[in-house]
Amino acid sequence: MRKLTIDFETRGSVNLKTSGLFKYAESPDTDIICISFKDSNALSPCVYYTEKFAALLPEGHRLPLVKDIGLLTRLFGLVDVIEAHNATFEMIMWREVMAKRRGMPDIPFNKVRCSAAKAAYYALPRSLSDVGSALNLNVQKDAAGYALMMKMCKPRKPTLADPSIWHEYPEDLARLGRYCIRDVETEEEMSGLLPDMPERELNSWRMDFNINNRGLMVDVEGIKNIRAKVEDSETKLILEIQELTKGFVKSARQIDNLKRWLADNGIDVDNLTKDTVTQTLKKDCPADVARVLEIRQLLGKSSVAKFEAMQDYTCQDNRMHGLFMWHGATTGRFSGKGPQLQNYPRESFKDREIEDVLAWDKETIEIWHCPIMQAASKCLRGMIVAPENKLLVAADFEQIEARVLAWLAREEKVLQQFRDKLPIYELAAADIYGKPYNKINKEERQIGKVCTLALGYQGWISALQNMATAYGIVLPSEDECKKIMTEWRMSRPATVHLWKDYEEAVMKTVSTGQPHSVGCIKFGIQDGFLRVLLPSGRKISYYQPRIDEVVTPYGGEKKSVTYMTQRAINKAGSTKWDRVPTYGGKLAENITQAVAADLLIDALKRVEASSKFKTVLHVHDEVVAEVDAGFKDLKEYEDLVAEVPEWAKGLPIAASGWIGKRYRK
DNA sequence: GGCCAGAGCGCG
DNA sequence: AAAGCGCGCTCTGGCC
Repeated sequence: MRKLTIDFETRGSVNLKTSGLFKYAESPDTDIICISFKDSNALSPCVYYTEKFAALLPEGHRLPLVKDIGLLTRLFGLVDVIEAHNATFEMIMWREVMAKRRGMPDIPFNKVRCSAAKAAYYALPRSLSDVGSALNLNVQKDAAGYALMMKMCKPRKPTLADPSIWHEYPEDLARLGRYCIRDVETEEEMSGLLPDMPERELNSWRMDFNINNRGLMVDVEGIKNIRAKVEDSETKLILEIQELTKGFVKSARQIDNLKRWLADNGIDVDNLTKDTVTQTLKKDCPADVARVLEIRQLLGKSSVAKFEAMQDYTCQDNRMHGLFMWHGATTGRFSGKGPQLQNYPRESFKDREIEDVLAWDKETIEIWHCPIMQAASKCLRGMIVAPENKLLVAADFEQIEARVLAWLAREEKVLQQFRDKLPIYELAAADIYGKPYNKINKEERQIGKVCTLALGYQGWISALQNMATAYGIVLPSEDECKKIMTEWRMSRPATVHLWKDYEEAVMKTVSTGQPHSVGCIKFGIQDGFLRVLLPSGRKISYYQPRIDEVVTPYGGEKKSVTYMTQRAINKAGSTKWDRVPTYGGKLAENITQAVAADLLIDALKRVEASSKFKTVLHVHDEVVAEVDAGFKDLKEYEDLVAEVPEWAKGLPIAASGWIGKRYRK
């Protein structure tokens, strides 16, 4: 198999991070500086500079230069595979800069492979430098070259001495070419160490590319309209907080100052989370303190920033592109980019109410709906719209994780409840309180719901408490919680058993190197990974598994399987390549999430394959598509999404949705 | 001004 | 005996 590995160095004034690849690529001042490539039939890599930059190169530079872009385009035709790290970047940059502007032929999509997607598929870090060190590569990423690239890829501040906008000194251009070549070598070596991705996964990656490429229509005018109404209130609220605190607190997000001011006014709090603020406001606090906390609630919302993020991401076609990343999580779930469609506030207005907010002035909105900051938050989903002559159609899987877990565990009683379409939260409460489910009151149902959400993966009392807090539910005493949890576990013996079975099977697999099965799940060791064969045929991976003595959360010591992973070390996205332990409940969670991701991917593929619907958005258990205006058969779409795949026989799936002009929950 | 970490937001 | 987990983004403040 002949393979071409490619890597581009580019520059442009659009912020790639906040505006995304598609907006970066379509910007007129974005350009490709150079392209390095390595043909597997050739001994060494080459670099090609686009016209302008080739002319700037110093005399007598020592790069293996290629003067004719025709050579590269001929190679596109000759090779079997064209690989890049984050190949979407190379694909889109080539299309915008080389194909559209320079009339070059497109890169043949069916030959393209992404080595970053491959690394992610094997649960390794996605970034080239991180995966390089994780795999101990011979050729590693060039840190000084990276720093230079970061300087050259964006506009510099012009000075009197040097008024140029771009950093493009001849020596640095030559140095950038060497960096680019080094990257291609690293990529080739890294990719060579990992087996090819199976065809099914390759197709999932291609589908992700197509959905990202299609994008999602934004109500650009609507966002401007709402931002104008919000900005005024935002400024006033900030001024008010400054006045109330006599200038000590300058914004609602100055946590330390805010805590100190509250303490000076007789209110001590550990933190200023939404829940703490709500609880504190329920207590008896002075009027000015209460007002400051109210303002914190209103300004603490993340929605305003999201409007801006949407504007930043919207391209000339009024659509946001590149919002999803296939296999963003080690379980195979997608993750989100830019405005992060995966975490829009659930509370959302429907089409009619959005039209009110857009048409009315602030005062009228506050009379008929709610405070403007809150109203804006409820409009966030609705700023995603169908284009003219189209509608959005959506379907959500109902309680997908609870169903998958019951299916994996063969918890027949629960499976039957799902098949009979019975109220499962009432039934969980019935098990806990030992009475018929039609005698369950509202509070008891809430407990049933929290148990269903919190306890399936070996969660203990703290899991129950955290989940209850998240849903604003007041729990009984700790002793009572323990009783509830015990009753829940006793009513689900197969689930409790599943945790133990997974843990034992993984311990045996890792210690002997021999495969072990639990139900429809197989564990095995392959290429230095612990691999979990899912019923769909997909595998998830854990790198360098071994058995270690680890300290449990309650201080005990225990032999556990540990593995290497990119571990989150804070909430800002910093990660560390680190060894972490796993246990039965966590394995049950990972596998459940992975199976649910497979169900979503299969549903996405069916929707993509249909002639009527085109997927534009998906969120773990939800598929939203564009359809011609006039479409009325919601059930047809729900059935398409809820179809049970061949590999998931007996798994009770249900999906329900809506049709509308604007996105909503 | 860029980088990093902590606190906080939100979702499934 | 006892373990929820999986993501990404913003703002602030300290450091270089």
